Parts: sequence; C-alpha cells; structure tokens
Amino acid sequence: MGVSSTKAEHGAVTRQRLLEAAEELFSKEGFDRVSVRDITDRARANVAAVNYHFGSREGLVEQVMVRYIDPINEERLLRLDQLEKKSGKRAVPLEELLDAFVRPFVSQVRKSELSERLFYKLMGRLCGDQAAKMPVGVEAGFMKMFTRFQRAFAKALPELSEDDLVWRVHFMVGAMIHTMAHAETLHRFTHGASGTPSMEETLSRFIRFSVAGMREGIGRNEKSAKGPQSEFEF
Amino acid sequence: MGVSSTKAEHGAVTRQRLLEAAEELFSKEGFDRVSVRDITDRARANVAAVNYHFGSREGLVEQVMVRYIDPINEERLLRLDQLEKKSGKRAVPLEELLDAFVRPFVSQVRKSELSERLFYKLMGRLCGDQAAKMPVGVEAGFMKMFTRFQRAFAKALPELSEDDLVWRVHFMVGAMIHTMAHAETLHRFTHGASGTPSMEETLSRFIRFSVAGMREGIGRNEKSAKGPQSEFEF
DNA sequence: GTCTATAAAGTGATAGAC
DNA sequence: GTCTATCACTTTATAGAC
Repeated sequence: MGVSSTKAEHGAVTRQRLLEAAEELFSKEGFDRVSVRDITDRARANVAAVNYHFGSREGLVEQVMVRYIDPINEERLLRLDQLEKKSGKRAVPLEELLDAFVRPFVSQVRKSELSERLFYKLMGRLCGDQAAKMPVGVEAGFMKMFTRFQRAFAKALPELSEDDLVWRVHFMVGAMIHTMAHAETLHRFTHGASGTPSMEETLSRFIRFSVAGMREGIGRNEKSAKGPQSEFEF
Repeated sequence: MGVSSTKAEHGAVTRQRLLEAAEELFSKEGFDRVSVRDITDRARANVAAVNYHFGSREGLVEQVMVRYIDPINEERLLRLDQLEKKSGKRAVPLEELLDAFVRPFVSQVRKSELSERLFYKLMGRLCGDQAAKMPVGVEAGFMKMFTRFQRAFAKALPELSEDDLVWRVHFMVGAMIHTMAHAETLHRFTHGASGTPSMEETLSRFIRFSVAGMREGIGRNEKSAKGPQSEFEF
C-alpha cells in the first residue's frame, strides 16, 4: 500500500459519502421521499453502492439513525451520571436535568458535515416521525435512557403524581422536537420575529419554558400571577 | 330518481369512501408510504377512482388536508372573536386563548369516521411533517389565523418581548402537535403510566403546562419556588 | 470495491368500453 | 361513474464482468 489509496480505503470514503448524502437528503426531504438513486447521484457513487455497503436501503437508513442517536443517548446518560454524583443524595435540579437531556444534540452537531440547521432538522425527524420504526437496538437504548431520566425527573419533582409527570415530560419532549425540526417554519410564519439566535440562546429559552411548565402548581401560587382568569374552569 | 341510487349519488359515496380510506392509511402510515392502490383497495373502489374524483393522488392529499384544517382554523377564529368580544378592551386571559386554539381539534373529531386516536394522529401529521407542502389556500388560512392569535397572545403577555413571545408560542405548538401525534408512543415508553385520560383531561394538563411556560418570569419570582438551583447559569 | 445490465415489482395516470 | 387494459416510469436489488 503505497501513496495511492487501496480499495479498502477508497471503500471507506465511498461509504462515508453515501452517509453524508443520505443525511442531507433525508433532512431536507424526509426519509420516504428519497430514493437510492437520489443518494448515489449526490454521493457521485454507483447505483449498486448502497446495497454493497449497507445491504439495502433500509440498512442505510438504520445507519443514519444509529450514527447520531446512540452517541446522543450515551452522552445524556454520562451527563446525568455526573450530575447525580455532584448532587449526592439530593435531587438534581430540574434545570440541570433538562440541560443534560438537550445539550447532547449541540455536542453532536460538530460530528456531522451538515449545517446546524439541517442537522437539527434531521434530529427532529429522527425523534419525531420515525419514532415507531427504529432499529431494535436504538429503541432499546432510547428506552434505557428515558427510564433513567424519568426517575431523575420524579426525584426533582416529588410533588407530582406519576401520570402528571409523564405528561409534562411528554409536552417538554414535543417542544424540543418541534423546535429542532421546524425552526425555519417559525421564521417564515412570524416574518422573522424569532430573530437568528444562537443555539445557546434557544436552549436557554427552551429550558426556562419547560422548567416553568413542569413545575406548574408546585411551591407557590404562580397561577394568580397575572390578570383576570376568573370564571374559567380548569 | 326513484328508490335505487343514481350514478351521481353513488359517485358521492365512492368519493367519501376514498377520503375515509385515505385518512385511515395516512394517519397510520404517513402520507408518503401509501399508494393510490392501497387507498382504492381499502375503499373497495377501482384503481382509476382516485384520479376520476380528485384529479390525481396529490389532489386527494390536498382534500384530506382542507377537509379538517380549514374548519379548525375557522373555529379557532370564531372562538377568538367571541372571547375578544367578551373581554372588551381588556386582554383575553391566556388560558382562554389556549383553549380556543386547541379545542377545535376536539370539536372536529366527531366529523370524522376515524377513531379519536387515529384522528389526532392525522392532525399531528398534518400540522407536523406536512407543514411545508400545504395547498396555498390552507397555508394562507393558517397564516391569517396564526397572525391574529399572535396578536392576542401579545396582548395577554405584554411583558414579553416579541422574540420571547414567538419562541414560547413555538414551544407550545410543539407540545400540542407531539401530544396529538404520539400519544400512543407515550403509553408504550412509560409502561402505561400515562393512563388513559379523556381528551378533556389531557387538554387541561396541556393548557396548565403551556400557560406556566409562557408566563415564565412574569409577575413574581416563580423561579425560586423550589430547591437548589444555585450555581447554574441561566 | 466498482461497474453495467437487467430483473421483478411497483408507481401514478389515462384512453376507451360499458 | 365505473371498469379493464395498458402505458411510461421509477423503484430496490442482484448477477457477473472488471
């Protein structure tokens, strides 16, 4: 193996280019509206390349999922470990839990060749419309991560019943996914009023919103903070 | 036109059955994974029926969207009109605005032959992954409705800057869409801890969560309501 | 590892008989 | 309004040469 690349090395390059082309097209169009030919064309590879490197179209889709979701879920657990260690027997504050839950997306954006915008859109699609048909390994990892966070949330919000907590986490996750998947729709619908904030700003906004939502009714009477909600039945 | 149905009458029946078959398949599989043949098979109609009644596959998709989204947006505006009339010059309370924004989904569920579960899933798909490719008329209606609600939200939350408000509305919408589209995922991931609440209960939970999130930082210091969030930088 | 050629099935759409 | 037959394409996948 001299200066010129071997077949094996070139194969790895092709594989990589296929993954990147797939990510870009999937994030723009969705997983279903992209054909194998669309991908191989963009990757400047042969039509047969996807089947050679990933077995099938589905194999490629699974690789795209595994590539980011698994590391993200691992980083989430790692961050949770550190927070729990730091807090000792006390509950980890909700703000910190949410930060550990969301920040790994920001960490992983750098691993990708995609622009920030497309990467988050892809993540939104992965967690959103694809939730049902994930590879079994990924779904299991998701489940494990989710169970541990659920326990940490329960500890941080001991006043909540189990079903209240579960629903509030669900709302929070929805806000997160929608924010990633549709940030540009927001821009269009509001004629630019959302500005072009850094991810750090958006993260901070999201966490403040979610903390308030999840803590609703706990501690003191925030509900009477504002105005006339007199005869309304909730 | 005697006892037996005319061709025109039967045509309307077929058209209706096609719509219902399409709705069911779209809500279960998503808009892209369903073929014209899937739809005509389920509707027990001929392959050519979709093209005859709707011009094309795309025409059918647009009809499915228009059928519910337009009435929902109109009911939203109607409810907003009534609330503003009732409140006079004062701002409509945030709780009531959110109720007007979300309840029309519940009103329209009865118009459909779908189960509640599938109907909300379809609505989630419509508002979520399809936001980009709506018929122009529907998108325009959406825009108009959205602009008016945005103004009402701004009046109810005068303390917020425009970009803060826009982002908080975005989070709220995400929570709403996710709740509709993925209620069953919630059930699976939490081993049933979400229970099987009525839509009314879920609505109430959602509104309490969103009101708290949107009012965060307004009025009084809810932020110090609970526990140690000492050295955390937000 | 890459390529061409080709298979086998599926896609949306339409002309024309009834 | 419905139906059959068929068109023109596209889809994923693979065998076999290089």
